[in-house]
Amino acid sequence: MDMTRRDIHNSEVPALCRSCEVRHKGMCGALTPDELLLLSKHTRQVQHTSGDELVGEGADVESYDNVMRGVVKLSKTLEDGRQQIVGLQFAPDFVGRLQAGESPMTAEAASDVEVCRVPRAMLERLVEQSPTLRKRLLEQALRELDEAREWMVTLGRKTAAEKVASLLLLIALHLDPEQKGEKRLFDLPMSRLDIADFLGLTIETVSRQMTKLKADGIITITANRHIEVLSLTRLKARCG
Amino acid sequence: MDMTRRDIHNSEVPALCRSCEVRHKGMCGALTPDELLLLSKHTRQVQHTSGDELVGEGADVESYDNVMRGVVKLSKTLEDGRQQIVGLQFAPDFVGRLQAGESPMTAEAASDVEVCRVPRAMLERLVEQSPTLRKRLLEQALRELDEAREWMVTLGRKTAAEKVASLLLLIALHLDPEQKGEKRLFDLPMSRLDIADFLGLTIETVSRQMTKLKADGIITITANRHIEVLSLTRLKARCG
DNA sequence: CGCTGATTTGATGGGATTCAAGTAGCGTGG
DNA sequence: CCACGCTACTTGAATCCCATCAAATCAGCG
Repeated sequence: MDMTRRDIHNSEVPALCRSCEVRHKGMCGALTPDELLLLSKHTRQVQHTSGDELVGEGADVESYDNVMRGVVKLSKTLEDGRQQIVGLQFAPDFVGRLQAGESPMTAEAASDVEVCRVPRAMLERLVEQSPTLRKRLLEQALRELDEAREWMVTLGRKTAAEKVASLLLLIALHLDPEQKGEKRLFDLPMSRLDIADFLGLTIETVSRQMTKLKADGIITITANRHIEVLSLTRLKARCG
Repeated sequence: MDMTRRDIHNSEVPALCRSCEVRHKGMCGALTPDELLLLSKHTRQVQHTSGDELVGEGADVESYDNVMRGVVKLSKTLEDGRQQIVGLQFAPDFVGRLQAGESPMTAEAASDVEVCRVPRAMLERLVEQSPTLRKRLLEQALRELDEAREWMVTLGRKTAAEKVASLLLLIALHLDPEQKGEKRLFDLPMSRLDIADFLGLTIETVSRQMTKLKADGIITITANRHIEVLSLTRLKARCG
């Protein structure tokens, strides 16, 4: 883990990627100062508002993004319109399918999002040059694979109640890892429809299960999106 | 793709890994002759019969396997026993979670299986030394991630009928990529229970859907496991 | 305030599970 | 060779969870 840290010399880290320092997971954290300098000339900080599409399903991959702030959702759609969200990317995740001409899924801003955008050719050159970056990308791919498989269990084997509890737990733990104790306070970065599409449910079922969690005193809900988890332990107990 | 081929010199490929040549996907195909020679001293060809556990969920990772023949299933289990299969590995896939002390899931022989087993330390040293091997492993991780996400759509959004059709199609296309035309003939490498655990269904539902596909003239079933797909087109049309 | 889209709540129906028999395939041993 | 038992699979009936359809309520905003 820590060997990647050698590459980082704070004084030389461009402002663009400053937030990468925080957790050492973004691609910038895997580069040497020289590479970072090179990179900084070709990257653009891009703002997206909720709902913006970063890459379409089947579209040509022209650039890659590093999430700096906000949440990006990855989704796939069947011909008849049924949709499934297949991943959520939080800062400082890397977004984009390497080694593929076209994106196998849609990437869309789930909340307001800030990304560090790199042209495809540029990133691929860097990947060739930097073993540390390749290692970083392999790490993320493996972590995402673990997450995808964990979620397959949720999709295939959990009840609606367990699914909703599992998602709330996932978000509570991802969005603000610093909060301690039994309680968590956060805004859902996604609509009821997004939640339904993530869990393989309908919005009505999601709503009913949320209401049930509220009625049972495990969470409170205000203004639809604002969630307070009153007892992480009891929430975990409902995740199946 | 083809740049990996440079590493292969047929005359020097140890017998152990000969079948790797066929499709250029196994780890052996990513090594130089020197590395292959080194590897061959530390690998063992291991036979497993259907049902054998290669690695348990949560068990320490002591070695990695390269599937040479047969099918390995990856599964995860909830505390109360509900099980979900999260992946199938066909030859010449690599099995084992890199960069993790313990396996996040169970790996089990779904059919009789032959693997090329490498001690953990050995493989990790090779990974450090061989950029081509790292690249190969990144490729597989990305491909598995694509497959996992594709399957999430199936688990979350497809009906039981579509799920069963999707699995039959998956297996038909994986097991024998050489067969051409509209028909496919193969033996299911897994029981009805395995299929149910893969699709997030019960064995009864799987059975009913198979019967329906048979009644509709899309497949024939003999001896439970022996499947003939009569029309790939019509099968695809049922995949949702 | 009144419009609009998002969410909740209610009533109903259907698809998948559950529970329960029944059947087929297969090795064993009489 | 066939009875026997075993396991895997199939089939049937009842139940239940979640989807669907419909309506009400809420939140945000000009």
